[in-house]
Amino acid sequence: MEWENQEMQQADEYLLYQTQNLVCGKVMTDEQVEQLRRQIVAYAAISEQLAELHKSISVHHDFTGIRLGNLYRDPISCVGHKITARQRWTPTALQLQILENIYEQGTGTTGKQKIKEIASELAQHGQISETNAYNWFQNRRARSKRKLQASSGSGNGEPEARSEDVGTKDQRTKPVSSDLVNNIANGVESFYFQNSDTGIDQLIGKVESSRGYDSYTNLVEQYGLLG
Amino acid sequence: MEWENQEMQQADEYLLYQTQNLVCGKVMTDEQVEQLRRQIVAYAAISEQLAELHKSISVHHDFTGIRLGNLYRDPISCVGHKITARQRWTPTALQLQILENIYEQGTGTTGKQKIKEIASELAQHGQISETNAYNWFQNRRARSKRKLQASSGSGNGEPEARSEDVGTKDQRTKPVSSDLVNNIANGVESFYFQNSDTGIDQLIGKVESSRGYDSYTNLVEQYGLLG
DNA sequence: GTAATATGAATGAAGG
DNA sequence: CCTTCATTCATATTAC
Repeated sequence: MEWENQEMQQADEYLLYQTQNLVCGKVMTDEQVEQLRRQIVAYAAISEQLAELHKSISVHHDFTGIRLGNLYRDPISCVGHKITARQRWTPTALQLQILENIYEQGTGTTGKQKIKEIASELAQHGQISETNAYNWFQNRRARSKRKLQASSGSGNGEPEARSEDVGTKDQRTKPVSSDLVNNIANGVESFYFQNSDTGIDQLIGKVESSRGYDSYTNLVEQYGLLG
Repeated sequence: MEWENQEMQQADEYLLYQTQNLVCGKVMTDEQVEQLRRQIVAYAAISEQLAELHKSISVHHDFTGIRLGNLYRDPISCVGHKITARQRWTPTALQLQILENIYEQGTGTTGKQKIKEIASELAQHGQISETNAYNWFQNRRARSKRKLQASSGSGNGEPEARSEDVGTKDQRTKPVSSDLVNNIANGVESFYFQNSDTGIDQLIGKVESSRGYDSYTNLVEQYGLLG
């Protein structure tokens, strides 16, 4: 009901879109916005959870004098200590990110040589074999395709929640302590640098043109997140 | 700085409105883009650093058997995975009966065509998609098989572990009851879920210079310095 | 409430 | 490439 004058606002939005697009605005597709949104929220969540975890653990340890930046350069993975309990390979977060990026660029990832390259690149971020990479792309393609098929197939095909469950449990906005995340975000602004030429596209990962590396892109690249 | 529920819901509606009605894309000012950039980079860096920090810490702790793999998994990259999780299909009683019947007859329930038929038949008795049917048979087969294995493996009525633990070798993780770490992964997920409807505007507008540093934020500052 | 279980779905891998 | 399996994840439900 807040948006009963929907159409007006829509028009406004459109005007805004046009204006800003022409002048100074960046236009993002809804998909891009969605992706960005998810990314931010996810990082926020991870940050918060890890922070909490660390906080609780650090009570029992003295980290005085430990340099956090370079002590543990090992890529994030469950490999390397006894956490390892799985036989099946699972991509680390970094690896996954890279894989997704490569996949999105859609280049011929099927080539054997290409796989080799990718695998060796990914090996820097954790345990991986060429077969793993190969399988990943294979599955990714197949499942992406299947999902597409399924969604286009029928109008009623979309699985929905049980009719009984709908609308009964709506209180999913549980109070999450966002203060910590806020502080984190604020405290780290020194991570940020000021090259405004870097487009938003780079953040989303659809970069085609690689420009000069500034600190920011270096950072992004270093963490293998989006570039 | 706390997000009020009301605000969040409001943001939800707004985002919904935008997503559904704004066809042409979302416009962001340069400033907003800028801020987004900061936030993503900051979160990315923090997430990574914290993850590594935690990993190193966990060496000194005995987390035996706790699988942390998913903790480090970027929810973003789990495309189509968790996002749809909250609308899980459940067969109606009638559907279930039919499914069981078909399964018992044991005939080629596997064919893709067969699945299609079954699904369309079941659709007369309630919501269902082909994928649902497919999964059902998949799970039914697997679990039936596993149960069979378990019962044949040991002649005694030994109390078994969780049904899913049966039949695997030892490197498995035992269900650890109450550990902080145990819930981290879930926590991340649910955070992500519960907040995935939060509007991006809120995220953008969230960065303000509130320096309410808690003890932990010192860490963050260290990161900042290292950057 | 907490722990155990049931179960839909995701996913790495194998077979064709 | 496709299908299928084995395992794992996440959550709803149930039992205590």
